[in-house]
Amino acid sequence: MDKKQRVVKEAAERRNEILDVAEELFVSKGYDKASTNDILERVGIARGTLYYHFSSKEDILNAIIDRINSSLISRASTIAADTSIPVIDRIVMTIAALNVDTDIGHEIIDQVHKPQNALMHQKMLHNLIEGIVPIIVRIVEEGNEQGIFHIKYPAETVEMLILYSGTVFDDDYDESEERSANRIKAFLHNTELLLGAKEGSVQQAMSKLFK
Amino acid sequence: MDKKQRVVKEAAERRNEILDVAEELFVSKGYDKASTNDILERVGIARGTLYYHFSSKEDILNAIIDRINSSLISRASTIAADTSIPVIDRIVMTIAALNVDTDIGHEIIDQVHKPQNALMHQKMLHNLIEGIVPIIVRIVEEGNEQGIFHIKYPAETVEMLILYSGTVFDDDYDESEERSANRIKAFLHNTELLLGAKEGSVQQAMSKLFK
DNA sequence: ACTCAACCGACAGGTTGTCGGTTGATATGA
DNA sequence: TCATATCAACCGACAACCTGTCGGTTGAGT
Repeated sequence: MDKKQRVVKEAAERRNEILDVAEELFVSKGYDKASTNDILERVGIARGTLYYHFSSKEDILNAIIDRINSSLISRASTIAADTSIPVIDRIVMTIAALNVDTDIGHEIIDQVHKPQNALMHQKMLHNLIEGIVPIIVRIVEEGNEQGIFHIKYPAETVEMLILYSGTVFDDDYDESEERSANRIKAFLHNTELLLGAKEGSVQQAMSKLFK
Repeated sequence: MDKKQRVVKEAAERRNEILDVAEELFVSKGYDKASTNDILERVGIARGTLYYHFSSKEDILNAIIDRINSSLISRASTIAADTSIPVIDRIVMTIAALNVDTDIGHEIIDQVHKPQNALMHQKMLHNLIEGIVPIIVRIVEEGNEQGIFHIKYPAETVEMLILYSGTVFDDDYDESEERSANRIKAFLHNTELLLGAKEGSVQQAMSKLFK
């Protein structure tokens, strides 16, 4: 009765089905613990079909990451391109677009930061940084020209800020509310220092957005 | 002929033998690819023996990381405690003790930064940061009192610096000589900004040490 | 001659990736 | 309009690993 009945679909559609399920599983159980068997059972396909569409389990992981990142980056680009927004606000908004809960983003990012998902985490971060740094650098340079910022090494500094923001907001290890709030205050303060921005200017943009 | 002949050793000695071999293998092949079979063959023991001394493969990984980190941290502590060294020099030296090639350190750290070793990498970094940040913070606060630094959030800032230094010196992904040199210059410059130190003071200490 | 820490290896139950074979949607031609 | 050929998509058995368990063995010290 529960015999397999063959259902044929277009490759692109099947691929996405697989990615949807795999994403769900990788996130909830962790990349290592989620087996390819779990995936193909949930999708309702046979082993051979999975490996017809993907060459390996890691290949699936990479495809998922690409999917998430290109979505995040396109969102960020849109904001970054809107020159009607003041520079500082635009930077805050662009970065916020990466971290604040999006359609899928939030849950994933929470889970991804578990130690069990180290590989996934690292790949995402690396991949994301590569895409996002140039976008922010362009805004920062705009700020330099406007005399709002005074920054000597834009690319490296932005890299540092993004990297830190991406790693530090992993609340995988529990910490007190107070400590966490302190971290954010410190981060904003240090951002101002590094960008050579007026004291309080970043904080202001931040509180303006999340009031 | 190649029958197993039983050799009995003290537990501590066996444990270290296993850790030595496992470290070698994890580093050269990556944690995932190195199998427990590889380890026990190389050590010359049976499966049961391995699991007599360690409860799981990950348990072995954790033991290795503890071993490396406590060695690194004790080295760093020694330097940090020597108040005869000027504050800035002492900070540079302390951090250098973590990154510069040590007995084992260098090779390992090179390899650990490969994507295949994401879990190991993350565990080391996390563990290391936890140990090293308080040590450096104490020196930084000393600098604050001496009026050399002017820093508002010592703990958070040091965390940021260490985290960045630990990540940025992963030369896993290839980059030009020039880009890499630039990164270091930028890092030193930003360190001065964050610490509120006199411009050039950190660069000076750095070049004094590695001339 | 007893005890028990250290050791052994077979085994259960999992994993990923491969491969020869099958099926059905679509194109072709009579 | 109906037969048939083609090939992308699919299937599931299987090989070759993997980790962790467990009942039994051994030998060094008392």
